[in-house]
Amino acid sequence: MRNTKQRQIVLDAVMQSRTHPKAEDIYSVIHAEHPHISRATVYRNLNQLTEMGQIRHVMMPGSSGNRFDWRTDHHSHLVCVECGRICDMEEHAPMADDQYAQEKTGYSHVSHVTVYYGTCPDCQKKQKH
Amino acid sequence: MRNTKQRQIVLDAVMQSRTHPKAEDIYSVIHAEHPHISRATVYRNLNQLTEMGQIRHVMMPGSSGNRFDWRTDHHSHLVCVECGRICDMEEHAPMADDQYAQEKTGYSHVSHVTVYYGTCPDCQKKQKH
DNA sequence: ATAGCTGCAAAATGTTTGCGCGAAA
DNA sequence: TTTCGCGCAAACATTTTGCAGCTAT
Repeated sequence: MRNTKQRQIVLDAVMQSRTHPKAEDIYSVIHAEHPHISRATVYRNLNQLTEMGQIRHVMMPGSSGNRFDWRTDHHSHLVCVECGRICDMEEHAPMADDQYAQEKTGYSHVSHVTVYYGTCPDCQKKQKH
Repeated sequence: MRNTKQRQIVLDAVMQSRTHPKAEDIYSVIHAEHPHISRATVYRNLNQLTEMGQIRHVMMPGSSGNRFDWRTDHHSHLVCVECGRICDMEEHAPMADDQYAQEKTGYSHVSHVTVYYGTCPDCQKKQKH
C-alpha cells in the first residue's frame, strides 16, 4: 500500500478523533482544511485502513451510518439515547458469551458485537429540572 | 391507525417470514403477488407496525440494511459469516450485562443489542469436503 | 516505468417525502 | 364526508465505481 499524503491525512483525522465519527463527518473535517481531497478518496482510504487494521469500523445497529474508531482493541460502545454521544466501555465477559452461543447453537468461530444504550450522566442532570 | 388491505399484507408477510428479511426483501415478496403495492407503502407500513410494536426492527451492525422480525420479545441474533443466514438465540445474562454497564459508566436506563457472528453447522460441513 | 492512487462525476443502494387521488371510518 | 393512507416519482443520504490523468516507489 502506498503512503500518499491523502491517506496520511485520513489516518490522522481518525487518530485525532474521539467522537466515533461517521465517514461523512471525517470527510467534512478534512474537506474544510483540504478542499481538494475528494469524498471518494476519504471513503476509499477509510476502508483500506480498516482492512489493514490501522483503524476500526464501529458497526452500529440501525441505519444511521457506520463510524470509525482510532482504537483497534476489542471494546464495546455505549450510546446516549438523548444526545447521541458514544463512549467506550470494556466488556464484562466476552469469552463466556461466545462460548455460550457456540454451545447453544452449534455455530463455530463465534464472536459478537454488543452496543449499549442508555442516558449519559450529563443528560440525566438536564432531565431533572 | 386505519386497517387497510396493504397494511394487512405487509404484516402478514412479516409474520410469515422466518429469515429476518430486509425491507427490500419484503417488498419483493409482496410485489410478486401484488404488483400494484408500492415500495413506499411497504416501507411506511413496516415503520408504522414497528412503532406500534406489532413487529420488530432488528438492528444489524454494518450497513447491510436493517431487518424485520415477527418476534417482538427480547432475543439475540446469530449471523452465519459464510451464508448470511440469521438464527434466533436466547440471551445468556442480559440483565447482568446492563447492570455492569450502568455501574461502570454512570449511564442510566441501560439496555443493549448483541449480534453474534459465526459459522453455521451447514457451512462447517461444506468447508470440510 | 508502472502499478497504484486520485479527483471527478455518475451509479448504486436503501429509504423517505410531496402530492393529488381514492378508500376507510 | 372527511381524514388518512395509497401510488407514483422524485428526492435524499450514504457509499461505491469507472475512468483518465497523476505520483510514489
